[in-house]
Amino acid sequence: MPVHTVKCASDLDTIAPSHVQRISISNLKLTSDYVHTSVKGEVVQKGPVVSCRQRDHLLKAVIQDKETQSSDPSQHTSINVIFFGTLAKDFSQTVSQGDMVLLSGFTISKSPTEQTDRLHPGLLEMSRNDACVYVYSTNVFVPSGPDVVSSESRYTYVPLNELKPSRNPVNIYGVVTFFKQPFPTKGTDYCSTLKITDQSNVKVSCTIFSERLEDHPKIFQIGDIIRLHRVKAQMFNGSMTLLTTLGWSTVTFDGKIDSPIDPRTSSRTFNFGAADKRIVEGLRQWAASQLLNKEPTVPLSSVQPKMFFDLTCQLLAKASMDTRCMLLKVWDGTQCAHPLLNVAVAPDALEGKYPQSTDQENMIANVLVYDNHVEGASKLKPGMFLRLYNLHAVPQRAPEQSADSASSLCFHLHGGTSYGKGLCVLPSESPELQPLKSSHLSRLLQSAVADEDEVNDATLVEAWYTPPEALGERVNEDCFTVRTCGHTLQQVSLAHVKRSATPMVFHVCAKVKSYQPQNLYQCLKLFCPQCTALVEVPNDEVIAQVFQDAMRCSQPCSEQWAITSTVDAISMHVSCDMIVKDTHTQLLFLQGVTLEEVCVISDAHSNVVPVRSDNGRMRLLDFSAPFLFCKDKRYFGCKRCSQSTFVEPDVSEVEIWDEHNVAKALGVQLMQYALLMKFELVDETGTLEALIWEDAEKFFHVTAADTSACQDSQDKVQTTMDKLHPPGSSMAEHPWLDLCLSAYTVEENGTTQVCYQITNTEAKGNF
DNA sequence: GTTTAGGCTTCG
Repeated sequence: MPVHTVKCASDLDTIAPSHVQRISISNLKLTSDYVHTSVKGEVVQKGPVVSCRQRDHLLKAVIQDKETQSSDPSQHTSINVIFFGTLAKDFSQTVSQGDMVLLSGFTISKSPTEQTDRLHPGLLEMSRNDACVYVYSTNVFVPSGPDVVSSESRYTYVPLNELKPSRNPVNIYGVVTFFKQPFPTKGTDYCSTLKITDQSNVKVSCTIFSERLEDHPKIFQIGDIIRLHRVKAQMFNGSMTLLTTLGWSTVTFDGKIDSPIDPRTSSRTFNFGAADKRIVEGLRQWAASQLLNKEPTVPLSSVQPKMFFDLTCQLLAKASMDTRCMLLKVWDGTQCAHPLLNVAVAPDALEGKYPQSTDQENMIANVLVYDNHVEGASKLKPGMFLRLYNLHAVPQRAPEQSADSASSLCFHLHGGTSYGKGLCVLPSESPELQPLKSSHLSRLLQSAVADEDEVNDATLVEAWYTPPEALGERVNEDCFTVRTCGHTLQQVSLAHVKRSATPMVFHVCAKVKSYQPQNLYQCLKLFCPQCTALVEVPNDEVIAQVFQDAMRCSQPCSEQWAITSTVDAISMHVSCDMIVKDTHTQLLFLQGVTLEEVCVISDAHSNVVPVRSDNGRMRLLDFSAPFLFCKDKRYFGCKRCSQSTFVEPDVSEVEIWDEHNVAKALGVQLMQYALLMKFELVDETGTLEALIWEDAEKFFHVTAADTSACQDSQDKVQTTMDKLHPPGSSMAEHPWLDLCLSAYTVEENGTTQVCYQITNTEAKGNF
C-alpha cells in the first residue's frame, strides 16, 4: 500500500526513513531534483479520481503548509499535487480534506494553473515507483455515504447510484448541482427542477411539484444540500429522475463546511436528528473536495458587459414599467467598474427610496425583470435581500443619450427559466449575506468619513440592517398568540436566538414542546418586591399547623388600642380609633381560631387578621400563614422584610381598607402573587427554554391574585395551556405561537447564565 | 384526483 496511515500527528515527523530530508513547500524550487525529499501539509482540496488515456487514473489535490507563517504573498505555502494510478485510488479512499499528509518520491514540474490559482509555481507529481503518502486523519467523523440507517432515525436514505425505478417512495440526500426557482406549470402546480449528486458521483434530476410556493425547496445556490422524503424514482430519456409523490417533503441546508446546520423548510413537523447532521456534514466535506460549492455570485464590482451572472443584492426601489416588465433598483455595496444605466421613473411610480448623491455613483444597478419573473418581483419589498439568477449585463444607452456617447450597463432578467433564470428572497440572517453586508458597511463608512455627510449614510446603514417586516414572516392565521410590542423586528429561528449575544429582543415563531410545572397550582408563586424573594405558596396543611401552634397559648391579650370581645375560645379585637370613625367592621383581629374558622368568618368580613397571644401581648402569626384574609383571598407577608414585632396599627387617614393599607398599618411587607412557568419552545432549528414571568398576567389575561382564589382564573390558565399544548396530541397538532423573546444574562454564584423570557405576548381567544 | 416538466440564455 503506497498510502500509510499514522495514529498520531507527530508520527509524520519521524516515520520517513532517515535519508529522506524534509523541505517546506515554500522552499520547493522548479529546478531541483527531489529524490530523497519529503513535504508535509494539510489537504485543503481533494478532487475526484478521473480516468485519463495515458496514465490510467489520476487525482488532483492541493496541500498547504500551515506551520510556516508568512505574510509575504510571494511565499507560496500551497501547492498542487497529482497522484497517478493506484496511488490516486488509494489516496481517494484513505485521505479526506483536512488531513495532514507527508509526501515523498515526487517529481516537480511547472504548474499549468499558476496564473489562475496563484498557488505555488510548481506541481508535484506522485507517479514514481517510490512515491509514498503518510496520512494522519484529523477528521473526527468518518465521511460516509448517505446510506446511513440509524436506530434514532425512522428514515433510510438511498445512495443516488442505487436508485431503481419503482412505485415505492424513497428518501434521498444530495448536493444541488443545478436548480431553477419554482415556476408555474400548465397544470395546477409550480415546478422546481433540480439536479443533484452525492458521494457516488451519480447525477439525478428531480422534478418537484407543489401548488404552494413555500413548500418548494429553499435552494439559494449550487452546493446547497437537499433532503427529499417520499419521492419516486423513474427513468426518463435514459436518465434517473426523482418525482414528488403524495406526502413528499423537503429540507435544505447551506453547503458550506463551517456554516451552522440550519434546516430550511416550511414543514411544521419534520425529523432532524444526529444521523441527519452526520449526513449533511459528510456531504459538505465531499462537496468541498469536489469543488461543487465554489460558485459564488458576482459582485457589481466584477461585472463585465454582456456577461450572464448571479447577483446577491438588496432591493432599494421598484417600479412597474408595463404588465410584462418591472424595474428593480438594487445594490450590493460595491461599485461597478463600468457606468451603470439609470432608468428614469416618475417619483410617484417608484416604491422605495434610493440615494441620489454622487457618492453612490455606479453602485445602484437597474434591473429589468421580464415576463414570468414579474409575478415574483411584484411581491418584493424595498429592503429585502435578493438573489437574481442569470442576469444579463446589457450595454445600452438611455433615450436621451446620443448614439456616439458611451453606453451604460443595464441588467436584464430575460423571460423564461433556462439556465436557472429567476429570483428569490434571501433571509436577512442568511450567512450568504455576511460578506455583502460588511463590504457595504465599510464602503458607506468610508464615504461618510470623506464627506462628513454622516446623517444620510447612517440612515442608509440602518436601512441596510433593518429589512422590512414582511420579509420571511411565517404567515399563520392559526397562530395562538399575538405580539403586543411595538418592535419592528424580523422573525428569526430559535437557533439564531441561541447564537446571538445578549441582551437582545427577538421575534420568533415556535411551538410549546413541554412546560413546567405540570400542575398549574404550582406555577403560582409569592414574590417580594422589596427583597425579590420568590417562594412557593404554603399549602393548607402547613397553614393549618401555624394556626394550631398559635392556639397553644390561650391567654387573652390586652392591648390599649383595641376592644376585645370573647365568645368561647375565640377573641375578636377591633381598633378603638376605628370605632370612633365607624370603620371598625372593616378590620377584625381574631385570636384562637382554626384555619377553617377564619375562612368561614372572612367570607362575611372584608379584612380578617389572625393573631396570637404572647404572654398577654398581641402578635401576628408566623408568616408561613397568611397575615390577612379578605373574602376568598389570602395575603402573605415577607418573612425577611416585615417587622418582627407587632405595633399598634396606624389607622389614621384610612377610610377604605384593602390589603395594601392593612399591610402598611401592621408593618408587613406584602408579598405579590406571581405566575411563573417554563416553556420548552421548538421550531425547525431546535429547542429553547423560555420563562413566562414578568408578562405572565398579560399572556394569560388573568391576575395572579385572582388565580390564587378564583376558579374561573385558574380555568383560564388551564384552558390556555391546553390549547398551546393539547394533552395527548402530537407536535403537529400544537399551534404555532408568535412570540417576543427577551434574552438576558443572570449572574449566580459567579457563573453567568443566559435566560430567555416571553414578553409582550398575549394568548388569543375569547375569554 | 396525481397532470404539470423532463435544464440549455441572448425581444424588451
